[in-house]
Amino acid sequence: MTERKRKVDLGGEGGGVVKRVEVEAGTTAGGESGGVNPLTHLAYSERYYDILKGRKGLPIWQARSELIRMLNEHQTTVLVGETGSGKTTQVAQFICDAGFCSGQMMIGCTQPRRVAAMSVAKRVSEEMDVNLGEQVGYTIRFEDVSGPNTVIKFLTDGMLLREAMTDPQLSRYSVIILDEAHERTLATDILFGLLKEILEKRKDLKLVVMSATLEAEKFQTYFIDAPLIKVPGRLFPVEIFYTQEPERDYLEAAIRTVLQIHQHEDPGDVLLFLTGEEEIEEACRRISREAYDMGETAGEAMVIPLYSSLPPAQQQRIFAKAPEPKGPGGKPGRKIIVSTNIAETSLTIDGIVYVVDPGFSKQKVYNPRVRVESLLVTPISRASAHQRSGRAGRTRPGKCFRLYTENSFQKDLQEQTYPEILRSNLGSVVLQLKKLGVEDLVHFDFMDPPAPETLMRALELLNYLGALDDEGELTQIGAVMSEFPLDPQLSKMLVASPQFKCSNEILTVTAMLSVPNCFVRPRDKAREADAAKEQFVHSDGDHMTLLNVFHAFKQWQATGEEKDMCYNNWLNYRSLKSAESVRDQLARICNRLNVNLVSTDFSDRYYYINIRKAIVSGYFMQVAHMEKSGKYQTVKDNELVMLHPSCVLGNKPEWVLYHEFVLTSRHYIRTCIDIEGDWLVDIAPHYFDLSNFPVCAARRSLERLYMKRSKGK
DNA sequence: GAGCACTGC
Repeated sequence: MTERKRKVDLGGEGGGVVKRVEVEAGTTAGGESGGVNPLTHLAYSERYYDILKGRKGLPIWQARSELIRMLNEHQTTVLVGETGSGKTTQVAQFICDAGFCSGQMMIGCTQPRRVAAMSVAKRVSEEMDVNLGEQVGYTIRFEDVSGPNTVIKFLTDGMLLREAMTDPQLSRYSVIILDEAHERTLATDILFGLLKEILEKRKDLKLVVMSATLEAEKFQTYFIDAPLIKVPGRLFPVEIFYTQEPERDYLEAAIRTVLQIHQHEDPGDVLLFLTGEEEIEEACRRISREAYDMGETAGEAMVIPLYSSLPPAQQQRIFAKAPEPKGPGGKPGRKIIVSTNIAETSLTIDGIVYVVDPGFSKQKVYNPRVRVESLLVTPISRASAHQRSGRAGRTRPGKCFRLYTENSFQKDLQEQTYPEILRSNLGSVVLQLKKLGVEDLVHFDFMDPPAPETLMRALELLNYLGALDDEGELTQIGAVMSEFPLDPQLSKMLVASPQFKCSNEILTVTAMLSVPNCFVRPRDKAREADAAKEQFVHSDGDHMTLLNVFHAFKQWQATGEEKDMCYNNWLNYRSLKSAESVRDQLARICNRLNVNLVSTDFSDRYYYINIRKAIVSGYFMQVAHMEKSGKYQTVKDNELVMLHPSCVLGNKPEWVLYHEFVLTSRHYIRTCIDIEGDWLVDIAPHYFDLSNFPVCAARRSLERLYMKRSKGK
């Protein structure tokens, strides 16, 4: 192997010295046997005692009494526990046992992901010997499995934020636990600032911030000297190897390293981290082929791609057993999983012994100047590298091959990944904060304050949409918009749609725009997929095409053949199912807020015109104009763009409205409709006011339009 | 004439 050996004990790397906490006698939950469950008033089952034995062996168990003492003495406590410490399942139970959920008060524990909220709730209900959905429950979008007797509730961080909009003091909670705080999701970051304000007003509220990394010290400072409890994780040691020289081509190096492991290392599964689908499929093809060419000199390689857009059944393959030896006395086979970051945070795979880490991932970046979010292949952080290597030590000692130099690891990599709030368009965040009663955004206590320009862009957008007035105060329509789990442009178009007599249709379009692309188009079956899409194409543009697809889906549903029909027509069934749930949820919110659901008669010649105008009411800031050269230029920003090849508009209209600006090999506008200049002037006169408009062909076209109008008068 | 890291409401 080309790698220089360097042994680093993972437990020591970045983890610091672990503080051992003494066990206090007599604090075990429920006693040894024959106890009565205070939550159900029933005798504990045998299973309860079985599980309890295991719980007592978790590292976090040792910190039990210390945690409760800290909670009694301080409003906020920070707890660091690495993988395997047991914090996610145990901490809420400890706090409940200590009597923090008396009366109608609950403990809320947030998770960044739905699956985690569901599975942890299920586990904890078993550990506490209660029924899921009664004393222990969970709440995620589309699903509330909790009730009047619930004392511990697991919920996504986004869900708690939504709850805060109707209950600004979070008055039903006695304790809030923010788990996985090191991930710094947008929602967690907003909750930090919000909770800091709530804690001032509610001295009875307790907060526990749980993190897997030592960034915890930053949390301590932020929450003004909150005490810190450290709990060791339970990982086997992982040997770390670095390359001696930087690798010029990380994909090549990664494939080579995996093949060398396969040929020379002891049995054990391999996990390779790459950045995206295309790269992963390419690597899988090459690894399979070359491993096969090794013949008898190596065992069988079972190469499995893993990324989020794979259907769940294919994702399940990662849990398959490694192949048996090819023959008697042959080398055992191994699983080689080639994955995106999904295996770093969301999915854990047991049995991984070797991790190959080229050191890159795709990250979202936001450019406030052009108001565009895009994905860039970026070097990962040291925290991320640490997390990746840890994936090798879950079931036995492992090895991690980092395809960069140790010097680069120390000097080039950032300590932490930039939190999402610094990399995002903040339109909906600002709208939510306003609804949550945060008056002064500039002085809101962000743990990491976003760039002023990013906040300005968000305020400007919301002002143009009419959600904020010129003083930055939430308007009536802004308050309604904030109730929808949507981007401000989408919620504006939805809220405005009854005026255009098409809210039923806009509801569908909004749902379709909120879910992953429903068109399936494998590269080797592109022609067939394109032909299938043709049946749904509407000449007014992509939004109407999406409307047609959804209508077809509903018709297929009536005869129960929707799954097959999706497959036959190259449509993503999961996408359409989820558009359906989103639509139902949005319809419920519309009903609650008296947004009337109406339609124009289908035979009316204004049926589609009304829909397109409603879209303009939310997206008038995303319009491009055709120049003399035949190219499109975005309005006001004057960026030269091309219609994305997937766009159904063939006639090259003078004005197009786009849903997305994508920065890839070229500047594309994607998901477009044909619109008229007149509508822009009618629907958004404040934005198309020429006193504040750069010189360009679009301006000249608007000038002619205004001229014609004044003559007409 | 082409993508689509990952989540979440």
